[in-house]
Amino acid sequence: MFKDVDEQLEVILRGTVDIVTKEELIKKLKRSYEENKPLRVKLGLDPTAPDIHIGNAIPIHKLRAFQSLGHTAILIIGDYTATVGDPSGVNKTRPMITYEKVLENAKTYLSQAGKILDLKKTEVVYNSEWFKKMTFHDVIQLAAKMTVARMMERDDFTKRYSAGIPISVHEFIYPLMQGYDSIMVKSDVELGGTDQLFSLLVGRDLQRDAGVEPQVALTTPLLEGIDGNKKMSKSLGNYIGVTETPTEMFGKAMSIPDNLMHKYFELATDLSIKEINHLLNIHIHPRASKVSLARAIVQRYHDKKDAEAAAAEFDRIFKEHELPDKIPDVEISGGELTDGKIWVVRLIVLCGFAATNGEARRLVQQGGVSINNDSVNDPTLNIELKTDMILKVGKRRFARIVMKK
RNA sequence: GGGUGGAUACCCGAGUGGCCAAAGGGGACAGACUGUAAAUCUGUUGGCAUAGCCUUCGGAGGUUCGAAUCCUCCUCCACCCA
Repeated sequence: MFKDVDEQLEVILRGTVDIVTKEELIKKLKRSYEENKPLRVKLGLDPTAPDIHIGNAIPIHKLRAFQSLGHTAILIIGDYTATVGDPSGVNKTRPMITYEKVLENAKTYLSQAGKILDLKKTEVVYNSEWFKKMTFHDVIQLAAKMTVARMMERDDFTKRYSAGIPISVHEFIYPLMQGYDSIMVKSDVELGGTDQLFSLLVGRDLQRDAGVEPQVALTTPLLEGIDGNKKMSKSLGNYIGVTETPTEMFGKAMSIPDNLMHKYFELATDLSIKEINHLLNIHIHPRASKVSLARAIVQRYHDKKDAEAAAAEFDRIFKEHELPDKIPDVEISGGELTDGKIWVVRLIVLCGFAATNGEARRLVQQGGVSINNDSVNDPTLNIELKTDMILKVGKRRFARIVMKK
């Protein structure tokens, strides 16, 4: 039923960073193979935001790989941990979010994770299931298993502490909660980003303490955001969401810096190493490589046809400077007009392309505005407004005007 | 409980009576260029139908012709000692 251990290892180890420990992993795989018993592979997701992006999708894809190999995927929806806020990889306390908000996010999370995993074969559990029942006494017992010194070994905390950035006590509880999850679901392997390593190791300690065999900790790289600088995250706005439209995905993928192409290829597409090396060949023009990359990303979450269409549209807008397929309509009410005319600056604001008149005025002065392909440079201009006029601001913002009585 | 240092625009951060709508950096936006929403370079970045006026430097008062800057009280934060 299972492939042999070496074959499995090849799939499992692709794109991983830490394996604690490789020997244990091999041992577990061997046993699973011999006894024909799937490994229990755990991934915890905290629904702190409504969207999954291609960065936090990386471990989900890894979980999917285990699933495809015949192992049991366990997806923990961290509805309780989410309200605490994971301190990993952040330099300040995460704002606490309400339980209602978490449950709302959890719904969209699950459907988005379903784009990657086979949910029918996935054990989905909410960690409120056990945390809700714990008493304060239980919490103290759990907290007693960790020392402050060990907690402070973490780089995240050390940095914050020495920089004088506050660390709340509840943040110390977080890794313990995550570790406790591992006991509850009896995991053999736990996945996570490299920033999760500490928490994954705490899980091992707690399991050992509870008298069960510790899980293997397996981490995947963190993906930089499309700005090429910081970790991809919702709050920094540098992400590609897995539910975004093909056009958006494609455009965002095209905006990553060249030097990140390799990493994106490896972590955000389904292409084989061989194909990737071929596409990044030095004789291939970097733009062509990036187009292939953008296509492959779109294809992973949509389909091939969507990817082609997105690529074609991108060329049309940015190479041929033509209009996109779909231009959003903006209704302008007749009351905005004086003698059938409207002040350009006002129009830009009404279309939502600038927050204030001053900003709109600047856009005009900088030559970023055109109407029906004629550029507008005079910020005092009044224009005669007609339905179907196309307003273009910057390189990629378009609106079709629709008059409303 | 005692002490010290803080709070400045989207973020970081300089500014200690007038030259302050407030340096510098980041981000964002626009333009040029082209290989693209890469890179690089340039510009813009409180509001106002803009040579002027209005509102902003944690909050409320006060001193002064004039306050981000000085004083009082308040709120919040960090650090040190216990």
